[in-house]
Amino acid sequence: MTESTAKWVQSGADPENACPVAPVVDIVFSRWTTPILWALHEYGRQRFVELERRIATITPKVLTQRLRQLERDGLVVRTYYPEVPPRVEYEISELGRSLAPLFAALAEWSVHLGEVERARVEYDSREPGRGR
Amino acid sequence: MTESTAKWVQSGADPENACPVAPVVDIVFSRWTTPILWALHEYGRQRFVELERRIATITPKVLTQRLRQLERDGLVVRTYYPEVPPRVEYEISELGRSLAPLFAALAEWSVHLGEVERARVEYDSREPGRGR
DNA sequence: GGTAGTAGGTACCTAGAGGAAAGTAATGGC
DNA sequence: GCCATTACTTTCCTCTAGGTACCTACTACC
Repeated sequence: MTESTAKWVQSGADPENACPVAPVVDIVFSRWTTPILWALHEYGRQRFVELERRIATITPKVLTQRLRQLERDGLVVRTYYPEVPPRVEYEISELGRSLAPLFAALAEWSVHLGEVERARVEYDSREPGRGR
Repeated sequence: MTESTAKWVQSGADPENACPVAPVVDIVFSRWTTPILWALHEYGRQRFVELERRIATITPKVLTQRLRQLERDGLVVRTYYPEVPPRVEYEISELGRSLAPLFAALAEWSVHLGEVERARVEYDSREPGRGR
């Protein structure tokens, strides 16, 4: 995935669909990245355990994986303090902050969630006996 | 996923993170939905095989699954013509079209893909021997 | 000596998403 | 009679993301 994403970035033509937003989705909306970025955006610079507690259902293994990925992509900055009990702090990078309008657009669209819910209810009610 | 999403929509408080954009991500950016919506947005109303050929690497089974999901969520409209060889046409619904600014924001952000690539190269080069 | 606390790493395992391939109904064309 | 076409469905299989549980180093504190 990392490899193929790199290819898309370079060639601009991915094999799957020629959909220009796919690489962005790959980077920003892979699993767990949204809550992590949101937590860092909302509550600022914080330590590993704080993130762990805030997200609650994430396991330390996966949190580490996602943070490494976000750090590699330049969206998050990790600072290590080699103290007595080790301390690490994470914060959003400037590149990460450039995602703000994107997240704002997402938040705005959430006004349509009610319509989605209504569509689902209606779909489920007329379900048995459609054209096939 | 469907069930828990419904809960979030109703309660407004998901167990995972209290991140308000999570339900939207769940609906709009689950796997394959981006290329499908993009294809329908770019090339308009089209048939199953057209979508299949356009996306190329998707299997019919998965394409059917995703289209059903998008139809249920009210983002796509399916029209069935009970003809001799059956014909089905898909198009974006009005609700689906309301995603346009969101996709525009995504496309805009893709100008930062170069920075991501640079961050990755740098991370991979300084890799061995960081603070841990 | 035992325990707590931080920030993970590691080994093992499972569930579920997704892929491959074949089947299906209905009919027109050769 | 046989093949092609459409829009799937079904069965089987694989693969990997993610979960569980335990381990690590280092020191302070009791």
